Amino acid sequence: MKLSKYLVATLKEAPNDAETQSHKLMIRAGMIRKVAAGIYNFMPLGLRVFRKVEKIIREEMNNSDAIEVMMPFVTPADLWIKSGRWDIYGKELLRLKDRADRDFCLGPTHEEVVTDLVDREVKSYKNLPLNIYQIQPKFRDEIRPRFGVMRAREFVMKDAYSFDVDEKAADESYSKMFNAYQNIFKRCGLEFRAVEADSGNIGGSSSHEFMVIADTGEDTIMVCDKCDFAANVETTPVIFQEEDLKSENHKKNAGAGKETPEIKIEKISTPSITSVKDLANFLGIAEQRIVKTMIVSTDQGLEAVLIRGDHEISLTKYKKERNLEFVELANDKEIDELKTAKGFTGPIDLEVKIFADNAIKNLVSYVAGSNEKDFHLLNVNHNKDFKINKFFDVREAMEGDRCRCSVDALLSSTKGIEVGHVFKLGTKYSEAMKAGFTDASGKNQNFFMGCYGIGVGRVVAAAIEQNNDEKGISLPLSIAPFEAIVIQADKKNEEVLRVSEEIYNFIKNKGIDVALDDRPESPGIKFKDAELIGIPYQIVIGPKSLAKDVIEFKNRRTNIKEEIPIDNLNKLFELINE
RNA sequence: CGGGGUGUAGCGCAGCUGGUAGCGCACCUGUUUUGGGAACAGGGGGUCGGAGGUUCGAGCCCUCUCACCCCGACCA
Repeated sequence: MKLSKYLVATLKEAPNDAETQSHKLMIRAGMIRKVAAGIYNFMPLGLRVFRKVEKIIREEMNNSDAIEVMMPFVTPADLWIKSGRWDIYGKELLRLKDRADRDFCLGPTHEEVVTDLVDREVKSYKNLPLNIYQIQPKFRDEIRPRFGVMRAREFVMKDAYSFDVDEKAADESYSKMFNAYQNIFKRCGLEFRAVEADSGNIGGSSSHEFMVIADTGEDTIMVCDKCDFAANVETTPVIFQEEDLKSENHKKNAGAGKETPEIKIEKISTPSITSVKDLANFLGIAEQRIVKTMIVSTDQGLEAVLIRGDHEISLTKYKKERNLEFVELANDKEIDELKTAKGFTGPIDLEVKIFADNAIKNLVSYVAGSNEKDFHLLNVNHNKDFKINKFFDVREAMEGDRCRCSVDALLSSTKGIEVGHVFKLGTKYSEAMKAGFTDASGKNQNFFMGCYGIGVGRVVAAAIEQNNDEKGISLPLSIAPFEAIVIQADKKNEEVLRVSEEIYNFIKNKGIDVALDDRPESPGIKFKDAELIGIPYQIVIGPKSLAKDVIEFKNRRTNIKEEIPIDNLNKLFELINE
């Protein structure tokens, strides 16, 4: 590609609405441009990287016996009604009507369409297993799109769906995909980790997320220092630790209740103090002595959850344990319905079901809200003052928590970007949609399914997030927009023009994805652009080096320059393939 | 959706107490430059997000509205 005929849309300055490095750099490098919130143009250079990632994905999928199809982006409501998700998907599903007022939606994922497709075409166990995939746009009307194409509303996803005769066969399909994903992310040169995860909206029994390790990641992953356990913080089990109760913090309770549950409740004035932190300071006690009462809104109505002051609730665990379709923290209006006061909510006389985290079980004489504005209660005790329906593990794991593998194994946390997710779906969709096949004994069976997604644009963004420096993007060879660039360091010198073109053609004919920077710009601009865009190798041709009968070869990452004699150009390929 | 914020040239921004809409980069023309984002001279580009209002006069004040960004809950 000759850059004089290309659209190089690099910018000196990043727009101020970009936060993360990858977002800033993708805009500066002219890879993407925003069209609307969470909706982007992929520019020529960005598309090059995108296509390379796509190619790797496609190759690995095909190697795993997955078959490519293309399903529609606009999908009819009846399929969604059949699976039951038309009602539960919520606002993220962008719904529209056609001219005859029929309901459609933009596909956020394709379980419905693919289940319907396979059900129509596959009648016999003899045609299974089957794995169908596509690389195609999705639309999810995210509440808050951000970080450029990292979390876009319209994005391209590789989504695959496996169909099997039983659970065992489905497990095999799952591990096949798991391996394919490892290969894909390895080939993209990413530092990543597969972690145990929640299956969320998609549903199913088990799942893993593929996380690219990056400080700006939106997910927190917990990793054990002794075993190979790694999981999303949302689902990381917390091993209940009795010794917490005997800790110094627990005893540091001046102003709060005593250890004996007999002591009477005391109501104290805590004007405008609504946070655990402020309350702990105000009372001069540890946060561990405070129990916060969180109101959640669910498909079963409002419920309360008690969490120790220094802990955070995991709605994911809550949803799973309670077997809910839907859960979120209650809004102010819902809290008002409960005759309580936001920031002062407590468990006593609360007219909803009350659940509690395991850490509350052995806690005695703690501080809780009074359900009256500006007042809290000291010396509150469950069983005596109110009833708890059930205790379970509902808090988020924290750094320093114990791993399930051994007593002295500790968890630490890292941030990650979720680039892929694999799910075991079981018969969730095939049952709902009555999709199945005839088994060897002539009986009808539902398909055992799995689904597997990769956000293609997100892989691009995550790769850039992980591979950049002060000069710009520094992508690995496998997904760089070009593998190498020939730079004319002089725009008039006839010999420079001629030799650079020859060398460019020579390299190109060797199958290297190379660009020729023949733009009438000063050398400085060309160097800066090549580095910003993230091209791994620069081949510089200018009067200086030609005078010595050499060309210059420079590695973007190591910054190491080498001079290569013009009569030994094959050396170039040794260096490129290193 | 709740909370916070921003909309002025393609990008980054300034614009005071209401009184002729500006700067840097980018762009166009010319000359000189040419190995790390060149210099000079000249030039083009704006419904000041939109609508309404107050005023002799609004980028600035008021009302409404739209868009976008940030923090929270969701996800590839």
